[in-house]
Amino acid sequence: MCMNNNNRKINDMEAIPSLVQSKRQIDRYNLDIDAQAILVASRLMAAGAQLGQASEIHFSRFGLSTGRYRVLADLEDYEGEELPSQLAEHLGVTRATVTGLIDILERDGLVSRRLSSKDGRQKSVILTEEGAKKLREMAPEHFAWLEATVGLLSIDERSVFLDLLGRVTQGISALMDEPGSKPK
Amino acid sequence: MCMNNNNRKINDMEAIPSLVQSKRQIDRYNLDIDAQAILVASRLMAAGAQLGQASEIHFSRFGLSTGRYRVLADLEDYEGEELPSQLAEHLGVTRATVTGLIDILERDGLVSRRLSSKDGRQKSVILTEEGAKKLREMAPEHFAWLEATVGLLSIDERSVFLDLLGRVTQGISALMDEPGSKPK
DNA sequence: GAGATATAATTAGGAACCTAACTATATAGG
DNA sequence: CCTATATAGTTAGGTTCCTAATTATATCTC
Repeated sequence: MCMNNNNRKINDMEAIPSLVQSKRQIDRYNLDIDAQAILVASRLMAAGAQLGQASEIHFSRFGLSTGRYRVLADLEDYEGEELPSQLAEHLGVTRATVTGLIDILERDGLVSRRLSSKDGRQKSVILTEEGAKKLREMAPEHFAWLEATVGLLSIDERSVFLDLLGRVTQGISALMDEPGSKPK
Repeated sequence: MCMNNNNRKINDMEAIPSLVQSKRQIDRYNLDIDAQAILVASRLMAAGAQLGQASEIHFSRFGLSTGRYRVLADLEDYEGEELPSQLAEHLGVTRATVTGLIDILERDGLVSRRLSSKDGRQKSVILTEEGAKKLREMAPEHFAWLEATVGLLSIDERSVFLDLLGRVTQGISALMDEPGSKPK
């Protein structure tokens, strides 16, 4: 009756690109391109987007976002204190983004900011006791969830996947450095 | 000298989560979780985000975004005419998002909207000649780019990767349906 | 030591996608 | 027929992350 129209579910079928589709696209323009390569790249993008969305939903159950959780976890990994610029580097986001993440975490009492005594430009970000408690509380459920995402893969398969994934990542990095960049 | 501070590059090293880091996190809470599973999941998320960003940069060279390109490509796959709701389903995004994508594509003359004669609620989206031309023009470079993202993998490895990726996707889908949902 | 340059964090504004609410049309039941 | 409900598309507003400009401090060079 109520229909509870969860748009996400409806898509799951059609949203996955097929090999036929990739082939058709390539054939249309007579390109010398491996259709399977296109398919793999397309599927990886779809998987990445899917996992990203799933992750946001997962963390929202704890009142966090993916980014804000990663800030807390990274702080925990560095004895509860880091500079915003270090966080930006560890998380792979810009400093501007870190500022925003910390604004909310500070508002919620999970971290605090402190001026550096050494360098007047710096401000330390500190994991509060409440922040540490949040991490403790969510750890079992969070890690179980993370493990479950790759739960359909055997141990050996995970190693293989990790290796292949690493090389794809490397390929993308190489692609981003060289080709489209303006020489300036 | 000039330093050309491209933030993206700096991160590439540190942003990748390591096995040690995953292990430390799990050990801290004495959880019975496979550290490698955590690592694989983390890396997949990082790779997905990276590819997503790379994709936006790639398409911006043609004056498009990833989403808007996908609209054009999907239209081409369906004889140049679709309903917004079909596009939403094929692309795996909401109808609201499709409305926004089409607004811009229409403004740029790459698609047009037409009222349906059958159903007064529907509006067809139509690929214009200019839209088709855009696709033709960017095809060689675009598909070469897409192929290059998986260029470091052999043909056989691509098959394996596709299989493993499929099972991860499946795992995530299952995870999103059942566990955190409120019974309502 | 004073001016040019580099760096740390922030602010302002933009892009992509989301959910929820709204408008208009269609369809089903009494 | 005519009210109740479902559906198509849109609008309004929120989230996440980005780039570019701003402010404040540090460092290098002459």
